[in-house]
Amino acid sequence: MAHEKSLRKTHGVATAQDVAKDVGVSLTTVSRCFANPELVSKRTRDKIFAVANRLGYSPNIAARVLASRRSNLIGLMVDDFKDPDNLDLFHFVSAEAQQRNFHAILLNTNHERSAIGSGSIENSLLQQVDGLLVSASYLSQETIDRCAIQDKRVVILGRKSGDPAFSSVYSDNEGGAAQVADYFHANKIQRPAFVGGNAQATVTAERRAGFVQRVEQHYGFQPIVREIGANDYTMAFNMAEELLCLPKPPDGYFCATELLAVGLLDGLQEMNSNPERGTPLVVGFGSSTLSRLTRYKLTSVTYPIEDMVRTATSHLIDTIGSGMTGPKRIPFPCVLTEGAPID
Amino acid sequence: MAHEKSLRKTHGVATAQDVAKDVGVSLTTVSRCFANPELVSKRTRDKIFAVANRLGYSPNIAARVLASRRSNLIGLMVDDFKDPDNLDLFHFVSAEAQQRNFHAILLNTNHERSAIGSGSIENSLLQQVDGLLVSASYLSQETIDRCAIQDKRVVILGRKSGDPAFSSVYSDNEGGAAQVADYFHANKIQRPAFVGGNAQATVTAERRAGFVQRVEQHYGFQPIVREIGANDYTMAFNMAEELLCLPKPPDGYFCATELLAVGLLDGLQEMNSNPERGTPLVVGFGSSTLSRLTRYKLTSVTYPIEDMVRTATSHLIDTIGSGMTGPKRIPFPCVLTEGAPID
DNA sequence: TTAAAAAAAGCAAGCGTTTGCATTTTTGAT
DNA sequence: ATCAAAAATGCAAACGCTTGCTTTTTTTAA
Repeated sequence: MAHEKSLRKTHGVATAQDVAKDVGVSLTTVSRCFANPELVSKRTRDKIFAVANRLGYSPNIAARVLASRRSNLIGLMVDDFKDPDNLDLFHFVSAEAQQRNFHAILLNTNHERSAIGSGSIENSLLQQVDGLLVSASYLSQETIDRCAIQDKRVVILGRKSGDPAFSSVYSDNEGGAAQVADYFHANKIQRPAFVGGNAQATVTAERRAGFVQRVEQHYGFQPIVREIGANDYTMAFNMAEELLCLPKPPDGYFCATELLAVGLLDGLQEMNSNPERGTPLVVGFGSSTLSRLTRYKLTSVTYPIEDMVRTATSHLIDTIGSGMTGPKRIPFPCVLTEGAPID
Repeated sequence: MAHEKSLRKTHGVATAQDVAKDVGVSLTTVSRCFANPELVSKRTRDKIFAVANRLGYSPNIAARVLASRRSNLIGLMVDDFKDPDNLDLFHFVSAEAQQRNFHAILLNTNHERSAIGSGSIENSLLQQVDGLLVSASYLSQETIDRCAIQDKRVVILGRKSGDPAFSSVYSDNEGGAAQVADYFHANKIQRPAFVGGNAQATVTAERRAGFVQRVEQHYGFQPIVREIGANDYTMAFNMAEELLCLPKPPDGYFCATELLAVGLLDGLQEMNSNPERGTPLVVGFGSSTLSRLTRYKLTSVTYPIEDMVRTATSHLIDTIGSGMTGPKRIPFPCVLTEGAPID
């Protein structure tokens, strides 16, 4: 029948078409009104927004993504959901992304569940993303490569990019660690020790290296080095016992993360039956919110994590928009902060 | 020219069409092979997967969503990104969702940035989601309603649903809190106190109510009640001083969350110059991973958070798939756990 | 064998946008 | 008033998949 056309969808959400018809403009104009408002005259724009509002219209993302080939989605790859540091990370990424009209999603690297053919949801999601922020610290180069395969923008966060094609934003771990050695030396520490998590992680390696080298320089010998395998409170806690039972226990501990520092501190305190020897110095590394959850005014090497994350995110989004402005390496300095007050 | 058709896209990702052509089947079959494998014969299926694999094909989500009107996305609404509890939450939701081939995204409720017409990205995202898990504990009923507007499935997590149309999964806060009063009474506590965060939050209210009522029952008087406004470590820490300076300071504290308990404990410890009086009892409420980051073996009312979250997620996804099986209320019991050992 | 039922595969019409290009309207300068 | 340039709008072809329905193939039962 001729009038079939006038049948309106009774259910479902309003589409741009609905708005267009109601206002009396073309679908195109409505579309532009939301995607490139500056291309439509103020008069029409106002009318369109008014109607859109009344009809409860808002653009269908799927359709938009399909048509424009841009998802305005960036993925944050981390290797452990549960690491408290990653919470901050995700939060800052989200915040910055939101300001640039992007949205961030979390991608876990652990799941090597490629069994199900190439159909895994992770895989598809990866394909949808406009760019990738890779923060996994002990991620194989191979994995990183795989990310860039679809000529997707990627920015490495937290370690110098190995591949010259990728930008990276990272902190000066060696430098920061060296400062700790200086600090120990200045404070008359006799037997410095290093406690790290996963020895494979580049951050651990860098922090160890920077520390060990500077210690040798100051002391002429190597510090005690322990790597407990993971960034884990309990393991650090237990490490305290082992170290205290050494014939000559250390009197200065440099922990590769704040979580380790807190764990170790708690462990030391638990053990310490003769407090008259004075508490050993414990120094951490990081800027997690963790410090806000404990009573220790931890001395710690810090770096401007929020700045770094926002810079990385921002840079990523920039390179997505424009035609790749050549990869950059953006280092951030570390500073040793004594007993940072809570909050 | 007649042979134009054979021109292949030189750039970009392989599409289902490409795979179909290569294998020699129809586009439809390829599509089904990924969406409903059971509908295609094993022979063809294998061939298709092989080719898909070789070509690096994986379905374009945007297209799929557009065509099927299902995003396989669920949103988790929380009111504070940074709350450590919400980290767990998101993690469990993600895990469960992933098992059901869904993906979870985080939606923040704080941002009342509707200024920008109806075009905000949050708004659009909300529209894309197949269902919503609402965990914001002090969320207005109005906001919740707005969520359900597009006949979207929603499950309330953490408090009894006010609206009979929504399912909810929650813990028995009153009951748990009452157990604390029992515990205090059994342990000869003389002056019980309650320390809560945001008084508006339903969880706070319920825990307070359950505790106060049972205390009255046992003691014949009301406990001291303090609400510090937010679930914040530092504020709890400081509250310790205020309470200790009372003419008759409490000797048993029930804190509405674990974070508060830890903060208060630290604060008490900091203050406590005459330890011979014995340490007061501090009891928390919750099951966050927080307890794994501190040395306290906190006595605390716990509930099976992982179970709860997975149940909620699962239930949500179920109701998305099928035609709504009538809203349910799924309560979980709380139990008081004495000095839970660290992990 | 053969017919009916079940399984597998294909057709084609969407899904709701974006966007290059063409067309119309407005503006501004003569 | 006149015309070119700029601004605003419209047209229609994608974008890559899903799905109701139809057609073909295979299986099952008689």
